[in-house]
Amino acid sequence: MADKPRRPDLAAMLAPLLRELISAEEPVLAAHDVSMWGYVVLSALDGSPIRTQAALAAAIGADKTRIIRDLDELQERGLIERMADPDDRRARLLAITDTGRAVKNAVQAEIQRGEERWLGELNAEERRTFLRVLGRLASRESG
Amino acid sequence: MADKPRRPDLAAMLAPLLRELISAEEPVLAAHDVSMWGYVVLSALDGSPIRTQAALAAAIGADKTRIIRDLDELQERGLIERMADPDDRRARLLAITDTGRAVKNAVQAEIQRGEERWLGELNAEERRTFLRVLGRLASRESG
DNA sequence: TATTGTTATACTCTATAACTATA
DNA sequence: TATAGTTATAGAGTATAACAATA
Repeated sequence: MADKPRRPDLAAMLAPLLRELISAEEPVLAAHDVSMWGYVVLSALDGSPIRTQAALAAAIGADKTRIIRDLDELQERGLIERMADPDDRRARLLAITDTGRAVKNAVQAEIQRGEERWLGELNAEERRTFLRVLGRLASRESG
Repeated sequence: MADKPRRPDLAAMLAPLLRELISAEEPVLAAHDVSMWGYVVLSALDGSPIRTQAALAAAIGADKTRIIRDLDELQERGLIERMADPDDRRARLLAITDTGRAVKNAVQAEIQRGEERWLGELNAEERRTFLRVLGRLASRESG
């Protein structure tokens, strides 16, 4: 039977786009001396504090062992707080500081300004729909 | 000044989505015994043959050294042809075979069926706009 | 015995450098 | 001398296993 013309796979379109977006972010992150994971951590904590490092790691899709260095660094620079939970001294209560929030906001503003290179090509309706759909797909439960 | 509510960064939304899409692809690729890069190569060659391995690597955003194993394997299994260019015996003319195209189409059909887990949540207008915009952003020149 | 955080180790993936054969 | 393809090596990023402290 004849082949129907097919669209490219989602992953095949997303992968190069994500690569470019990350390349565009790197100089911004470097200028603020924040690592990619560090920025992800700050963004995750910006919403609300998180009770354990394991929970934070799960929330951002990282291994709990690989964010430790980033947490150390963020803490040393005063961008996050890592307090021992008095109720369970194994756990570390994680929270962003005012300084951390300021850095995160500055980085985010610059990144989103850079993203206009892409979003600027869309008309208002495309932009609205694309961002809404993307937000929904990204926050989808992975069951 | 007060902070305006900001949307998440594009990369922050795309990264977890892409991770999930890739996880969903892996069992399909494994079932057909094709590697991720192997599938990308087959897809790239499906449109038209490519004259050199370096050009193929550039087209799919890979390093020319890291696709060699995949090309070896694809060739051994008869999914691609790698003919020496008679005009320049350094170059290898790369083309997909009928078998290769059949494998690629089977994999792609399964993958796209799986993607309905995501796209199925969209209404017709959202789906149309999202795919159109994504296609445009993904194929954008990276200047 | 299970869990939190941590460190040390191994593994995978990718990029770099060096080589050959052609041009 | 430059380029296509290849191989070998080194590096980055990540996951796995083992450990100390606490529950």
